[in-house]
Parts: sequence; structure tokens; C-alpha cells
Amino acid sequence: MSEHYDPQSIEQRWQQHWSDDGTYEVDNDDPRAPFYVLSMYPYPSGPAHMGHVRNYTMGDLLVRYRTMRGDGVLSPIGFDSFGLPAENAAIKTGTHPRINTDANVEALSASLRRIGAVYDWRREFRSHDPDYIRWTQWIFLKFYEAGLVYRGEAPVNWCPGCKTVLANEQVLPDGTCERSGDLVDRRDMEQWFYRITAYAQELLDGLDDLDWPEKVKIMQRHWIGRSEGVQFGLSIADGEGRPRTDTEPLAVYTTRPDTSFGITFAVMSPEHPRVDELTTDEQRPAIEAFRESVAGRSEIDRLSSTDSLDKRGVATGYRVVNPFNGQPMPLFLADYVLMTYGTGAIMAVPGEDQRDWDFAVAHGCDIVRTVQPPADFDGDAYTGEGPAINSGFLDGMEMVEAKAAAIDWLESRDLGQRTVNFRLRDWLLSRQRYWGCPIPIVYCDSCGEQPVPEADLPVGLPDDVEFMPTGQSPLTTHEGFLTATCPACGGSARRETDTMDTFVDSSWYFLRFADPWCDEAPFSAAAAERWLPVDQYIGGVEHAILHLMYARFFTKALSDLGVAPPGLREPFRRLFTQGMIRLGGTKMSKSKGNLVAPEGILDSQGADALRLAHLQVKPPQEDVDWEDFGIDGCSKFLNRVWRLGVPGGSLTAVVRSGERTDADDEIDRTTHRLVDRVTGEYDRWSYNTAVAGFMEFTNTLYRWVQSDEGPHADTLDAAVNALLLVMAPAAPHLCAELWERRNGGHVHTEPWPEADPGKLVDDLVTMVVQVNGKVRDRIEVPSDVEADVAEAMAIGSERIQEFLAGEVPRKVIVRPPALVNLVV
RNA sequence: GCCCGGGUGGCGGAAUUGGCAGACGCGGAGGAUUCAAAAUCCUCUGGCCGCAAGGUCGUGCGGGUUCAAGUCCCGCCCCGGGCACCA
Repeated sequence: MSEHYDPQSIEQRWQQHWSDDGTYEVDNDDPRAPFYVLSMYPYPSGPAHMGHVRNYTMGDLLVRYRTMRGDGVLSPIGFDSFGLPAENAAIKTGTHPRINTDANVEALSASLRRIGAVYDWRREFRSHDPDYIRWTQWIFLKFYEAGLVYRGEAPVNWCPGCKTVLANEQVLPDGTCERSGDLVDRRDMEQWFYRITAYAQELLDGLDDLDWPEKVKIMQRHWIGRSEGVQFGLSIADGEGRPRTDTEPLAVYTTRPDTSFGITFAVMSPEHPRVDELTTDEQRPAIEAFRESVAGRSEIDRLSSTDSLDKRGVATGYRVVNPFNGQPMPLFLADYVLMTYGTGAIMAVPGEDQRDWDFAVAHGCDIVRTVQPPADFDGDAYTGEGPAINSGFLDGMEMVEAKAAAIDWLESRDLGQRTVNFRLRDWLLSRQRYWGCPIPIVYCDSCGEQPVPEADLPVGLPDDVEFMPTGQSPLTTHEGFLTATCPACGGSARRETDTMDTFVDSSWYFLRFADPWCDEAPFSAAAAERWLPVDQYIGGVEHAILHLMYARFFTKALSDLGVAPPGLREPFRRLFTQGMIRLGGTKMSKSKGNLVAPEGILDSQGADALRLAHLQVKPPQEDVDWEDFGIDGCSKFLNRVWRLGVPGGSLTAVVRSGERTDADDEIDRTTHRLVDRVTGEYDRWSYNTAVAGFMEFTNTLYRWVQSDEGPHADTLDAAVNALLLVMAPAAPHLCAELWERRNGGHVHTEPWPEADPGKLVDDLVTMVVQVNGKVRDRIEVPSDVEADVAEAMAIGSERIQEFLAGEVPRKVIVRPPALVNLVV
């Protein structure tokens, strides 16, 4: 075999070995402790780019590390293979999405193998596999039976670019589509929804116990947006301003009932069902015009309006009555009040809400302060805490007390009730596209909407379709697909042509991996019990809300439906979010067209060098610029390790035998420190410093090997072997090759080395001696030096005596064996 | 506006609990080897003063606590990300 380091041949050889040997295949009855490592379900867009490499390198490191620690590691892979890009490509080129997608899956799989990432490939599947479609539909039907799926007319986000509706989460803050970047507009459409809001409280509570980045948990909490308040009615006023009893009061929701005495007007959403009823003839033309101007605009567009407030609201002519003080006040319509939150109508308290203040000024409404601001307050609305004023029976109470008192007052009179509201909305899952999982529903003229019987699953996608340039789904015109039989009456029926959002596929794939062979259910409960929750989930922070929220919802619902184990309430116990790779200042992605392909580097320097560069460049959770990568340095380092470790290499040709010396003991301790250090760093994701540790250790060995005394054969042997063991998860091919040549056998099935605690500390350490906090001398001391000895040595130092200049230290701080500080 | 991160040499970064700031890598300089080069190996590499020994300043800015602050506290500035009229 060649003497010099040749990444090409050894990488190919070992990748073949891991595959043939089944090193990383794990059975469901494996006797080792189960540990589930999962990188986020990749969308197959073609060969891997650098972002993939970073993600999958980190996951692979963990898989190999945990395996050496003795765990039976489940490391599956599959592909999120439904989605718009394949369908858009089909529209352009006429190639069926399945052909393109499968080719892309093959390309991505090959890339993953080439960077040395290892998986139990027996468990691989793709979202568009008929088997996977079958179970995705089966779950839909289970949810349908349980009332977690419903169809409803709703204002939806329509993306003209994607020719489909989007879930709220898929619309960016600036009102554009997260996928195509097109401006989203609003339409009323009949759509399918998952009732995720049924789990709002549990989704919120469950976050507390998850070992996730705090940042992600905060984002989810905010998205769920729980608020506590009270819902009550504002009576409609008659001509004299007295409450009418012949019509329902207008329901409003507030989190600040303590300020109720300061209500000076009320506002309804333009789409509130009672607008017609509560508009005077005089105001009707203005109201109609206003509603029309709002109708076509998306919610986000409305809420981000920069129009002045006088243009954003209009009076209905009606008045409502504040139940607390009997005061009548005007009722408006305004675009910023949403029908989808709370009751679709609000009470306005300009004294304690800045937006209400601005609206009151624009429309000439009264402003009453009901919370006493501090003396130095000089703003408009005061939103802080303080004693209630101008508030009748609430006067003098602090906010918390006043809230409770106001709610009690309403409840005791049967005027209102305590209410919890969530910002989270139901998950709109229908998409008007072809390349997705069909929704298993048929429509019968006589029986109406009917679920497809379980035995008839999967409802597959027809292959003989033609993609129209308009982007309209070919399912809507495919007679063979459309034609169905009603399962209830046997009559003719028409099939649902919407397919599911691809986030549905990625909401349960991690469960299927536990048991992808299961034929009676999406997975067996026993397998789920064994592997789930995922011990370590790895992916991009860009999925902090969408995917992670949906997957949590599915897990909870499946658990409640008895499909998943009852105790399985969360899918991902630990989450790590790695940073993205930027090039030229923007995120590296296919849509931005600024990808760097790894092939060139794999050809020239090899997978190990590329992996090491990804690990070394920056802390894994941080974003990184491609310009900062140091592939050459890593490649150079691997060559150094090779020359040090390869048997018969010139570097280690001269070694001592016989007696061990102090130098051997020192190297031995350094070796144990390396093992201890790297173990801790792997455990806390400090991969960049772990690589620094390899390099530092290698530098130390080089200096030693080239020193006059030279290394003792046994010490050097142990040191290099330890290096190969701890580096094996990071640079698997090189370590496997050198290990086999040196020791025979396979480094990745060796047990993880353990550091001897007794060998972590040197006998002699350098103690710093400071005078007034400044380092003035360094003294070698025994590592177990006593405080008084250390102090005596410090004061005894000649250099220190010079700095003391005869003065006696006023105070002496001794921290043996690290430091002595003399204060004069 | 609110909520998270972050600001350390020419660059990426390191520094478990307050205890030698700048590990490791890149870049740069010098040397060894070589006919020469590549590769490799060694040394040096925060600023300023100094021939040197050494001194002195230095972790975004301004204060503070402490024997001791990159690290803790108070007040600012800047950068990145998330949310954004949610009643």
C-alpha cells in the first residue's frame, strides 16, 4: 500500500467496508442501550452542498462517538421528497417529478456516502413511496375520526407564484411567500385544516422540559402566544345612550380589564358578522367603501400598513355602552382588528394603550387615564403599572388586584367570563398541487364528504399526467383520478384533488424510522417505545417554528389516539441547531444560486479534510462564511497525523526502548488530558476546540519525536493510538486506515478510551506570582503545594523582592497551585 | 418598538467556577533542507517604548464592585437574528 496519505483510495475503501460490514445497522432487539440520532429530513434537491455537509458531518460525528461509547445508535436517513420544486421542474421540462426526485435522492445519497456519513440504509424511505403515502393518509383518517381534521371556508394566504395556499407560518413577516418570495394575497376558500389549536396549551407547557436552545423555545412560546383575559359584552346603545335589551351585546376580549373604566370607544374587525346590523344608514356608504378597500389585502399587509390612523378606521354610527360606568361611546371599524383573534372586536382604552391613544386623537375620542403614571412620566399612553384612578370601585388597586376585581365583578353579574386566548391558529394543510400526498377524501352527491376506507389506501398519484404551464394541478383534470366510488352508498363520487402540505410528511417520519417495515400500522408502538423520543435532533434554526411545532403536535395527537405510546408526548428530547453557511454575505442555498459544491474538495483533499474544516472553522451553532474555511490547514494536519501514525514511516523510525523517562510520563499525562478534554468537548458540542486539541497534541508529539532524547516506543504507540481513537468520529477514514495498519481491527468498534483521573495533572505546575494584580514572576511548584509553602516561595522570589522594594505585603491572596497575589 | 444572541490581534476563533488574555488554525516574516522549486521541518508573529533585559497599554464605549474583570453590576453605542398593531 502506498506510503503517503492518499485520501481517495482509503476513503473509498472504508466507505465500502462500513456498508458491507453493516457497522451502523442496528436492529430493534439490539442489546446495547438505544440512542437515536437524527438529522432533519432532507429535501432532495440534488447533490449535497456545503450546508448539508456541515449538518451531516455533525450528526455523523455524534453517531460514531456514541457508538464507540457503547450505545446501539439508531442513525436513519430518508428523504422529504414531495414538494414544489420538482413539480415546477416538471412544468418547465415535462419530466415527471418522480423521475427527477428519485435521481436527486440518488445524488444526495451518494454525496452523503462520500463525506463518510453512516446510516442504517435498510430503514431508508421517501415521502412519495406508496407505502409512506399509505400511512400518511392513514394518520389523516385517524385524525379525521378524532375531529382533529376539518374542512372549512376561511380566508387563506394565496401565493400567486406557487399557485397554492400557504399556512400562516409559511408567510414571512413582510407578507411574502417563504418559498417563492411572491407577495401573498388573501382569498376565501374551502380548505382542510389540522386542529393544532386543540393542543395549544400542551404545546406551550411541553416546552419547559425540553433540552432545546432557549432561543427556539422562546420563538415557539411567542408563536403560541397565550394570553389570559376576560371576554365580556358591550351593550348596544339606544338613541339616549342607554343599553338596549332587544339585541345581543358586542363581545370583546381584553387582557387589561383593570382599565375598563377608561374605555372611550370600541372597534370591530371589517369582516365581523355584525357589521351590517351595527351600521347606520348614514354611515353605510363609508363603511361599505372601507370594507371593500380592506377585502383584497392580506392580513400581514393590513397589519403592516403605514397609513395614518384616520384612514385606517371609520365610524359605524352606532354606540355601545361600557357596563362598568354606563357610558355610551362610539363604535368603529378598523383594519388592524382581526376577525381571527379574540372575538374580532375590541374595547379601546387610549389612556393605557398607545395605538388606542393615536386612534382616539385621529378620530376625536375622549382619553381618560385609569392608571396613575409616575411623576416623571411624560409620554402619551401609560402602559406600566400603578394604582388605578378614575375607576370607581377599582381605585387605588394595583394592576394584578384590579384585574381580578374587574373580572370578578363581570362574572358575578354574568356579564363576562375569564378567557384564555392563543395566537396559534389551525394548520391549513391543503395545497392545490400535484406532487404531494393526496388527501384521502371523496365527495358523493348524495352522501357528501366521505373518508376513503382504510383498505383502499393508499390513494396514489396517477403517473399519466400532463403538467400545465399555468401551474394548475393535473389532478383536477385527470378523469381516472377524479372518478371514485362512494364508500357509503356505492354511487359515483369525485375525489378530493388537493394534496397535503409537505410539512405533514415531516411531522411523523422520525416515528416511521423506528420501524419502517411495519405493515399493520405507521410503526409499531413497541419500536416507538424503544427508540423515541429522538435523543439528539440536529438541524437548522430556520425550522424553529414550522416543522418543530407540527412534529410536536403530531406526536401528541398520535399518542392520544393510541398509535404512539401513551408516554410519548414529545418527539425530540434534545435539539441542536447548527448555523448556516453564507457566501458573499447571504445564506448559501439553491434558490440564491450561490452554492459551493463539495466535489472539488473531496477529489483533491478528501472527505476527512472537508469534515475537519467544517468542525474547526467555528462553534457549530454559529453562522459561518465560506471564505473563513481553512481546508488546506486541515489537509496539512491530516498529513502530519498520517506521517506520525503510519507504521514504518520515516518520522518514527528512531524510537527508544528500555527504561521510561520523565518525558514519557509527561507524554502519558498529556495523552490522558487529550482524552479527557475531547470527551468533554464532544459532549458539549465544542467541536472547534476539539479539533484544536487534536492539532495541539499532534504538535506536541512532533516536537517530542524530533527532540534529542526521542520517544519511547511504547509511550509513542499509546499516544498515537489515543489520538486515532478520539479523532475517529471526526476524521473516520484516516483513523480507520491507520488503526488497522497499526493494530489490526476497526477503530470505530473499539471502546471509547477513558482518561485516568490520576494522570490529568502534572507533578509540577507553573504558579503565577502577582504584585498588586500584575504578573511579576512564575515559579514551578508541586501541583499539591500547600498554601503557606506557596506564599513563602512567592515572597522568597528575587524578582518579587525587587518589586516589593522592602515593603511588607498588606494582604496576600493564595490560590495554590495557580496563583499568589501580594498587595502592598 | 419588543425579545434573543454577539462585539477579543491582519482574519476565524480560544479562555467550565472571576485567577497567566490571544489556545488552535489561516495569513505574514525569518531560517533549515534542495542545484532550484514544491512539499516538509523549525522559530517568530496584539500595539507602543527599548539594542536588550524589561516596561507599558490592551477584550465596543463610560462608570462601578473586587486583591484580581473578556467573565459580575449599572448606563450607553454598534452588529446579527427573531417577533412585530394579538386587543
